[in-house]
Amino acid sequence: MFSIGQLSKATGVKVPTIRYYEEIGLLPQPGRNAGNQRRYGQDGMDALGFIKHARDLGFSLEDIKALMGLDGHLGDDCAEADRIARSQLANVRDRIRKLQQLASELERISHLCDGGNGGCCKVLTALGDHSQCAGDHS
Amino acid sequence: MFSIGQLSKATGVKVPTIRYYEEIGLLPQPGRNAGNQRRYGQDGMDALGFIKHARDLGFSLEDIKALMGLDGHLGDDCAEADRIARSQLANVRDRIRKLQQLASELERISHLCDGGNGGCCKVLTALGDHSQCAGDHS
DNA sequence: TCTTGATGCTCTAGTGACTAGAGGCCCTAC
DNA sequence: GTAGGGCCTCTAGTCACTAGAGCATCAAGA
Repeated sequence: MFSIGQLSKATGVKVPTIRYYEEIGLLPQPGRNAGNQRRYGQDGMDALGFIKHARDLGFSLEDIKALMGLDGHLGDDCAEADRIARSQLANVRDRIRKLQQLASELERISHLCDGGNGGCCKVLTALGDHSQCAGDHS
Repeated sequence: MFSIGQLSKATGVKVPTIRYYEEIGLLPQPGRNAGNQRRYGQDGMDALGFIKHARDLGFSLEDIKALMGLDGHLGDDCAEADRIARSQLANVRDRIRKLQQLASELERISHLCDGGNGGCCKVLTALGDHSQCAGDHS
């Protein structure tokens, strides 16, 4: 049996976050000891590990709820898990593409003023004027 | 003179968002007509355009506040604007790097189950087990 | 057994950057 | 004059936490 603090250390999820997950129904309510403190078993540890890993992979808590609801089921559920994972992948790829456009735009803007201070703040001008931009970020 | 709705259409910033920007002191309070409705001039349009573009580039409202406070000043302020832009660039590059790790991890997980349903939900297993991961995402 | 400091509990409120809705006022075109 | 759209303020909700208050409990050492 683990205390909430031990669980926190083991998984890298902060204590208030664990309580928050419980509050929103993502983690099942654990048992309590005589002093009303939470006591977790291996299943609690596994569930939190699953959540942590999925969060690190960028899944929303809503997605994770769906994925956890599916666990242990068969057939269609697997297709659903796959669908969620693929949609998350598409989402991530899209974010990468957008960020790459931003990076090149920011690079362009940064090069306008190379640290000196001779007649610059073209940085501010560039920020104010989208029409100067090459790509279609946003 | 523009109404808030016209400003919204012209800049692509939603009406409640414009009011929000005003509320937090990012946009100066505009004049009002006899019926207490906001009326903006070209300066308001320019300021909102600046904010919009900077937001699209991923700057936080806090950053934008700093950048706008600097505008029109000299010397050090330019260096400061440059510093903010560069730090934003570093930030964006870092996010790209992390997302690329996530994408490759998600690709790996997605390939575990190619839509079929024969003994799969290795997707769920993979999500639960970080030790299977190649890279050091998170 | 007592004490001390860490850890735990609940509850409320705050973060950033909006978004939604209620309930009412104003403006413009017909 | 009226209809409808736009505008006003205010409150509350979103997501995924984070911080703090004020108190209870636990484990280790004296």
